[in-house]
Amino acid sequence: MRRPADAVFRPVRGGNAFEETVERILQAVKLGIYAHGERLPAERDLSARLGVSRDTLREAVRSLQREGYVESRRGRYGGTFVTYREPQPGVGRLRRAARDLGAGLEDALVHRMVLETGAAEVAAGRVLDEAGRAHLSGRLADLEAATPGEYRQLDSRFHLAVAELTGSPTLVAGVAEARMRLNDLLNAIPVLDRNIEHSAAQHRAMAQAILAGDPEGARRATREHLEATAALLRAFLG
Amino acid sequence: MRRPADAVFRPVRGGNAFEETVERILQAVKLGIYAHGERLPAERDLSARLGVSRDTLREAVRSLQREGYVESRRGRYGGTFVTYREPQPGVGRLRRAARDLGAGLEDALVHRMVLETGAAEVAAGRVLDEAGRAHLSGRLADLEAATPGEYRQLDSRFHLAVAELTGSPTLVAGVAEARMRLNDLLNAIPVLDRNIEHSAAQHRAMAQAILAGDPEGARRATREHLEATAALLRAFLG
DNA sequence: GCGCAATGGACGACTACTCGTCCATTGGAC
DNA sequence: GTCCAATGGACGAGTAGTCGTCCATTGCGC
Repeated sequence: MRRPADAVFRPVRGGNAFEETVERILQAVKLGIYAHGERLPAERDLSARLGVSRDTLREAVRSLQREGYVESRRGRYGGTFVTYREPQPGVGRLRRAARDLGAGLEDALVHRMVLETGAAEVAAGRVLDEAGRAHLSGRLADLEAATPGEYRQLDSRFHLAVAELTGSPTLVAGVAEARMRLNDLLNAIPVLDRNIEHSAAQHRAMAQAILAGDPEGARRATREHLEATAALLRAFLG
Repeated sequence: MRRPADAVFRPVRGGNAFEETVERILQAVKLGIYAHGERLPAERDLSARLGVSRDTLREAVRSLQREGYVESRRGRYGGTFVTYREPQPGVGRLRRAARDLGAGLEDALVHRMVLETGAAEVAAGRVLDEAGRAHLSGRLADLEAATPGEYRQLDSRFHLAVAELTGSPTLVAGVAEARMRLNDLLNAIPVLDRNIEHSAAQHRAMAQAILAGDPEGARRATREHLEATAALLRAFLG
């Protein structure tokens, strides 16, 4: 009999503790949750949050240092600081990223579509407090003022802000996960002015529908936005 | 600044390898992926799929044996067999399950709603092969013929079948995860004839829309079905 | 200028997990 | 009746990860 067993009996761990820790910090850095120059949480704090020993966390940080993502300074008011900058787009990079994903590309696109349209709909259906509304508007404003070099990260921040408004930690984690899987691909696409203007209009439509409490509209705007991005991606890959 | 960092810096591991392994097998058993009397994959096979050593897997199986979920027999054509049966509903069980979930209840309900409505919509938008169509129809037929004692498991199987039709392993895993979080709660609700008839009509509507290639209809039918279940749950909790 | 508190850096003892290997049991095939 | 292949069962050596503890560095407050 056909069974969903493959999905349930998938590997319990995505790698060893060290690798998973690297992956998580990379997620926070690449998605722009911590911007260039900002300080990550202290080792003792971060290792506790990630549920990993400080040794393992430090090994992960050292690895990220070697690869130029962060740098650490000792002493009070020291810490680990983000040095990563978004890479320049390039077709070679795009093909490599697509090859790495392989058959997982469709999976990732579908996963993102389901989570983000669902999150937008849920967010629009909730009564939002002033802080939440300001947060969403703020991320939208950041995005509209973005330079090309920081565009992708602020785009991620905006989409994450939508997920945050659902109040569901699981959804936020899922959206972050889905975006991360596509991140290398998206970073490889040239950021053209025409596309940015197009995206900007879609982002405004999303925010407007969410703030107006229009779930159907929020879902539609989000779907259109993600479909446009996916089409752009396919065009560059085709 | 407000950050989605809590979602990204959540614990890397849900527990030790042993606990996670127990959890996964429990998921397969409680969701009815392996029914009463069926044989689980052999230890060598299962440990490889779960990415865990055979020792750890065996420790997990032994633990499940002690709690009466499975039993093992040696020799060729031996193996580990499911002995679990769905528990009887009960209000005490319900309250305990709700307390265990705590603030995670809303999160779990939202997560399930987003994933399952999204999965139904995606499934309806795909061209399904004959095997897929037969699979969905088969799970629906199983459910219509179910006795009260096996109802919840066959219900889970039907919902998982919908997710499988999306072709996205990530979605299947997510749906299984979301259902598992609510499973103890759902099992504690008495299965009344009226509710079953109501659910049956909704399940038929879902399957029909998916097989007819009607994404909007599939989404709507799924949302109505899940909202009804959630309302029932809240009624018993209130 | 001194001290303090918060940070990154390092290490040894301990524990959980893995890996390879072998044993014990069983029922069907011949 | 014998053999065999597939299964669960067990164990010792090796490795990855944790925990507690201490050290080194740094800049602000007094």
